Amino acid sequence: MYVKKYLRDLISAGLERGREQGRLLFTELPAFEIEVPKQAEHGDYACNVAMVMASQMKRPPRQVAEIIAAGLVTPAGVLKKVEIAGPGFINFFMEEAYWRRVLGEIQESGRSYGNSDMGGGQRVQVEFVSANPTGPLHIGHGRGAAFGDALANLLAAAGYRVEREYYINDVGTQILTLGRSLAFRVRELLGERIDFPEDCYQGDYMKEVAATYVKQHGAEAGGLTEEAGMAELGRYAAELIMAGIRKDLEDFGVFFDSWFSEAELYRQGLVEQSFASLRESGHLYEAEGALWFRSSLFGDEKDRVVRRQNGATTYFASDIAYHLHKYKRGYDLLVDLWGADHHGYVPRLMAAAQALSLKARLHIILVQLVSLLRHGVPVAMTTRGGTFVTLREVLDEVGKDAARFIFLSRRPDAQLEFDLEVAKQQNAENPVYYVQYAHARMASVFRQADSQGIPRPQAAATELSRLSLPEETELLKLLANYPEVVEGAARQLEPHRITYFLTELAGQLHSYYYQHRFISEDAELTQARLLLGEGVKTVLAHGLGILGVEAPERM
RNA sequence: GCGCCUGUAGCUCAGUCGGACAGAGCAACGGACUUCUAAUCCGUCGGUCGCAGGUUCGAAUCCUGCCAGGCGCGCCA
Repeated sequence: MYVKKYLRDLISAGLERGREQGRLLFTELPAFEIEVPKQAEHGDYACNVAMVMASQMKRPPRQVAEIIAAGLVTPAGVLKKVEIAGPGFINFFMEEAYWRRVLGEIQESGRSYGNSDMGGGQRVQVEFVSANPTGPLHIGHGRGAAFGDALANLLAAAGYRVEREYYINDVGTQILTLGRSLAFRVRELLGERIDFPEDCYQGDYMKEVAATYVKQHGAEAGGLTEEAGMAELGRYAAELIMAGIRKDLEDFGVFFDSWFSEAELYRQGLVEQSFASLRESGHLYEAEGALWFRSSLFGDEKDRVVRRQNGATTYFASDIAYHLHKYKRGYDLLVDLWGADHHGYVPRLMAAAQALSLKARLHIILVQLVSLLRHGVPVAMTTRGGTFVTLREVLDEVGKDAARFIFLSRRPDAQLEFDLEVAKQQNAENPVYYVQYAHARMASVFRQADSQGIPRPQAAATELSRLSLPEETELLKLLANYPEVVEGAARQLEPHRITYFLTELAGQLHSYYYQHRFISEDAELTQARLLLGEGVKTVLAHGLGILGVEAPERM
């Protein structure tokens, strides 16, 4: 149900009519808000339009509100009353019966209740994780993975055609370094004494890569000293590591539609193409033996090198080409998800986007870092020394659902504390089980109903007026507002709103469950309550689906 | 030094991009299982929204300046 939208139309029509009749004076429709008030006494919805208009009307807000309210044409069975309150709010109180309609709607839509066509089928690409293939994913990548995946689900629910993409940085010096690291580990494995260099990747996972390599190549594996072979070794290691990354992501419930290789940009000549495009518009220049992009023209603090003195292109050059390529693929909206440690890079990419006139479509979301705790004590995380906690370890220890739920219960721009001990506890301190339990509880009620031979409720044949308790109305309101919660979350690119909505809905259900029985001697009442329970279960499952968290039938 | 993010209850965090007396969970304390699952419920306690100014009918939210924490400031990726 789209109650806000309905009220907005009602008010807009009232304003127009008021203007035509000369009761209201304004030139264009003012921007106003309709919100759900915190206080129940303030109605189901409140509108601030009178306060917004007061100054141009040159009358007190409450007086303006009276005029507007008097001009509203309200059909029967929808609005119970309209009040002017406070500084000039127009408060709307809906008829109880109105909320009950939602149950029929949910039953009719089934699993798709909560989906909308807001996006109008526009194509959007969400690029996320995109971790370098030089080591396993750590917990920070996990947050990005959970967020990106949930965001993609959310946008899909809101009517966008979504594609998930992972960008693989498989070009450049880091691959050479990876190759060197592998060479050292292989020689070490074959008995050579190695003083392992500090600038190499030191994590233990490289020892595993080396072991696999030796197993495949046997004795020939020795004598890996030639610099020429390092690139090949690097590619070998990168491929093996990427396979591990894919596996971790799959076990985390994250599946990509495409894996885009940086090397592909060069194979297709896209980097040179993007240079040509920028050169055409006069935004490239040579200086000090290097090629520069005039990013300072577009808000960056200085110009940036795209091709170095030694002839090698920079990471930035790849990224320009990559985004030009995304643009050419015809997306209406591009979302890049980056770790917050890359935030200094935003202005220069946005500058490039602007130069290539795709800025309006590009959204860069920064996901803040995760600090890992155990029993409230920080866990040391240093990538170079190799003592970091991998996503795999977190998955094994706390499980997919708990990890995802925690990642998705924070705004992306706030740092997150992830306590392993809290996350793996299966108790009240862990809200994921609270929500899942609500779903499982309803499933249990339906099992019970089935075993007693009670028929599944049909909305059309149900006496909905039996749902007259205040607690029931509260649940109905939440269900009715859900589609607009989804739209709002999608519009703001904020999946955590779904998490909070679900926690509240689960709370209302638990409370209701404790006070009242779904199944009773009163067959008519039983049908009505089962229908309500079915609605709650459906919405819980839908929301959990967006988060990528299981909705269990039993726990 | 400059830039970005954050600062809300003892702890972890929401606060619908300016709205009506500031919200939730946990912790603490006190209660509720002969029930469709107690992984639950009910109640109590708890806040100068970092500090100081400003903008207006109205500020946790916007602006300015401080303070504190995190991150970033390469012809690295």
